[in-house]
Amino acid sequence: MANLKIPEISNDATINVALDTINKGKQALIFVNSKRSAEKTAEEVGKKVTGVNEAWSVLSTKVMKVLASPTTQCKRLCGCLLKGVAFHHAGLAAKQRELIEDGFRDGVVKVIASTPTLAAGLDLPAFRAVIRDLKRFCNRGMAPIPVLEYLQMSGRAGRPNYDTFGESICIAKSEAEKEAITEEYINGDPEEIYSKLAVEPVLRTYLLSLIASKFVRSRKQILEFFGKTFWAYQYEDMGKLEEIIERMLQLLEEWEFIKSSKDDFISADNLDSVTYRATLMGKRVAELYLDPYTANQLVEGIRKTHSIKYGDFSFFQLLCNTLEMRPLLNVRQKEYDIVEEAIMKYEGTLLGSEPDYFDDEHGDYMKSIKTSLFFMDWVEEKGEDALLEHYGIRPGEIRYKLNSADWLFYAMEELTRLLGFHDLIKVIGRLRFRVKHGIKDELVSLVRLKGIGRVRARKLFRNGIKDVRGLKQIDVGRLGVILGKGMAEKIKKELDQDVSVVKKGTRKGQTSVEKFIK
DNA sequence: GGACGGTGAAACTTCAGGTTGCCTC
DNA sequence: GAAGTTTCACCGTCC
Repeated sequence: MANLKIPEISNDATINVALDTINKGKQALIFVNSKRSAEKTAEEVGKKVTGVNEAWSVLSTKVMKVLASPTTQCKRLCGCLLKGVAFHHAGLAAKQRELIEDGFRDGVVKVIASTPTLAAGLDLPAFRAVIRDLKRFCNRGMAPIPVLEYLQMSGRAGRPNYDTFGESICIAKSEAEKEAITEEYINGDPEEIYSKLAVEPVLRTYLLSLIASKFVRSRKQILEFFGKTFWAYQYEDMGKLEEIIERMLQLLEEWEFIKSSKDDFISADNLDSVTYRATLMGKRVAELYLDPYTANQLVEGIRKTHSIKYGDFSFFQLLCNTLEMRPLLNVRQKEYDIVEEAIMKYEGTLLGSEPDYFDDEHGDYMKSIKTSLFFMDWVEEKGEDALLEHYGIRPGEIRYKLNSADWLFYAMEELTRLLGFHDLIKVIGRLRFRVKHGIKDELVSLVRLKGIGRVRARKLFRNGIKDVRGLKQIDVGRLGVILGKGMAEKIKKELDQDVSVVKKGTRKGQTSVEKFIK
């Protein structure tokens, strides 16, 4: 531990350290525990930075152009960048994150205030790593972060090629806190690493894939296999472990993902020789890397379509009920009415569970409804700025949600196929396509064409061109007025050729899609 | 005297991260 | 549990 003399420019120690680093001509990473704090801290540091720099405004302009219509978050970030400061968290669009990281590596960005996004994985060293928060919110209030995580963050200090040393600084508010931090973190031992198999979703996914790949067949082999894992080594109690595996096997069988030979003539004392094999459905679930629990929820939802009147919302709510879609969007106090209203509106049309008001799960249910409403607005072509405003969901988070939804929709399509619900495959496929592109149903046929995304499709639609036939009928000159000459010619050529074309890229910043036109 | 703006205390709200599949609608 | 935001009461100033 070193004694640092930091000039007290403001009454906030974190900001003082950041400013001191800039004045030394060096760079700092500041780690905080929430997105909001990251944004606020970056803004506060920026306010105290004097002077201008051409490179700062160039980067700021670049960042502003990433999204088609900049959100309030973009504007805030760009304001910070004009002072050579940035914030960084999972809510940023991927391209913006990349620009900031590159800007930091190039030395343009002097200070980044970040959530733990920057702590792991990314090689982004700084002269100083300032760890402001050593506590983070969890279900039971604020909890100290693991020592391992502290080490990750402080490990960012010191750039091998530029500095001979680095400084990792924790911020304490009192002498007592300073002592506690020293003991817990600076001199503390990192936690033991625990096997991920101990988590049930991982265990059941793994168990099914072992059976599906025929790596293990009998109960005995299964137990032997798990007996040799790191999980068993840590758990020590093999009896308890067997119990857990047995319960999992029962569930997998109940969900019809595996079939056992128990029905054949096997005596109770010879239970170990019971063999298991995956059903066709089980095999596909394993191939999809889907948690069997989720797969079963999807299967039940798909079956339910036979007995209820369903709509787009029903499918979104089914997805939002899965573990994969978590964390769901939080329902704020002022949003209770809106969510309750939606519950009333869609009552009886849902494919996922509909718990009672007094049920423990009602809170999660409300969240699933809010998240489904977000998806509804997305396919109603609401912009990212509007979504941030209405749902508090940032562009980066939208991407993760869409990515998960796309994957789950794909899984749902596959399960629907296996269940033989042929009419439903098209319905799900079409909705999946709309989610990918963020478009209303009416734009689907236009967006299938190469070079036409949601913006151009909407332009065409407004001009009365609603499908491929409309595009074929319109002359190239008029089409040029709407889309530009070059684009019009390209589209006309494409339509005449009537060949398979591969298209990549969708709604700005989205994952790539491929389409086939016949 | 009323409109307006600034200030600070109290009340209220919200809280990190990011892989998996595949070629079709 | 605590940071950050919003709300509201209070006060001073100006017209």
